[in-house]
Amino acid sequence: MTKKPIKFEISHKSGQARAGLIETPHGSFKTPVFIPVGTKATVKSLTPEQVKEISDVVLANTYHLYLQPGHKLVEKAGGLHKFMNFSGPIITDSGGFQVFSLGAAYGTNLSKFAGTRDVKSSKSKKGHSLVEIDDEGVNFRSVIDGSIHRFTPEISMEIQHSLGADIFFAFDECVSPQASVEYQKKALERTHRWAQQCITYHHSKENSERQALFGVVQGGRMKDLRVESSRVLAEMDFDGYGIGGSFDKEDITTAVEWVTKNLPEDKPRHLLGIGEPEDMFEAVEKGVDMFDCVSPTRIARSGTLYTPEGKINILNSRFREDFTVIDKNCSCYTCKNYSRAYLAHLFRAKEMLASTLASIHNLYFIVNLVARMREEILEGDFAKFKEGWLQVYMNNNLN
RNA sequence: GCGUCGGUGGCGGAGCGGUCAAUCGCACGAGACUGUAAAUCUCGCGACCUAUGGUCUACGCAGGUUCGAAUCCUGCCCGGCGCA
Repeated sequence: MTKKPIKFEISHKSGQARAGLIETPHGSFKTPVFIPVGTKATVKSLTPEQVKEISDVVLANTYHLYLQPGHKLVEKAGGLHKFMNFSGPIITDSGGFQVFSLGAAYGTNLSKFAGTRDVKSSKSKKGHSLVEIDDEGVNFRSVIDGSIHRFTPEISMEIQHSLGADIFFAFDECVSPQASVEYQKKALERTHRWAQQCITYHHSKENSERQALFGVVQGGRMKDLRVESSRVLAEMDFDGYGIGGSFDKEDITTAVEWVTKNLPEDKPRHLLGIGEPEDMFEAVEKGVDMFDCVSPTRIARSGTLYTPEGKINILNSRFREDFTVIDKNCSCYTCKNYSRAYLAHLFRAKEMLASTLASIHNLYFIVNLVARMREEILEGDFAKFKEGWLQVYMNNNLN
């Protein structure tokens, strides 16, 4: 019997919501948890010290690190932890999302959320896919230089072994919300087959004693597919589960529940790429333990900031002479030291510090919101907290 | 004083007889962003209106030529440069 790379303990449940702890070879973190994204081995605009102040964990990306600087180089550097100077737990995504973002979505404004906007091509970007999918794997055209690269489940495993994250994901296909039912079924079957290949490959290596592998549930917005996917993967020997694919913004709750109900209780569930407060409240309630999302850092860089009363765009003219802080109850570094007017100035002047201060605030806000959810599960009233918090956040988008 | 080049929307700068309310930047105003192609992208930006259309006022000022002028002519005002 091989040694388990991670340990997951649930200390308390409230309905389907769980509060727990995950121990990894690089330290532990509490769940539910929000995990900042550092795709290319850096959380954009932040130093590792700034990230550590806010979060115990980060998530990086296999495809992007494979392209640049190359997984072999990272391995030579002593692995991702050493290379990026982050000693806490690191997670890597498999490249499965890039099958979508660089495929069906490339050059368009298509998101994995269905029906939220008209899909159109961006004028300044080419609208054709950089991706070719077949039953055995995916050919990617590099976004950096156009060269062609092949990903298979085994290759994704191999790369992720080189990167050396504590937790990593099976290579899946994130399917477009616009795909036909026939296609979704075909893709799901393929993803399941790939999942088994990932396990087989991973378990044949000694890395399986220090790196945990999560399978990824797909199935889009179709109940039968989601249920099937979660049941099939639940039978496989994964250390935890990712929930991926596309959703309906309005109906994300039900889609998540179709899945969590069929996953093993004793393994962590990670809702991939979700991070808006309203979505996380719903998902935590349905038993999700982990989240990661680019949203807090991406929107921060263009001046959108979270407040308990909804998001604000600091570039709006009304903030030019607003000498109050972003959120008077926030204890992040940014709110402790800088005014809205100063941030507005930094953004208008296109100063780098603008991105840094905004990212610090947004990450702190989101990470601590999920941490607070955990507290409410442990010793409060999660449902009541959720209702009260969302009431203020959703109904008050003007500040 | 003479010569010469030029005066266009908040700024820079196109246009050089009709398709010009005027290319394009910037600035400004607003929006988007959910396993990062992203310090990015989209939209708006003379005024007014019975608004996927219409009316008016506009390209230094005043006249003129022409069916029609930001674009041609004359005078004036203002600026750069050169020569006295």
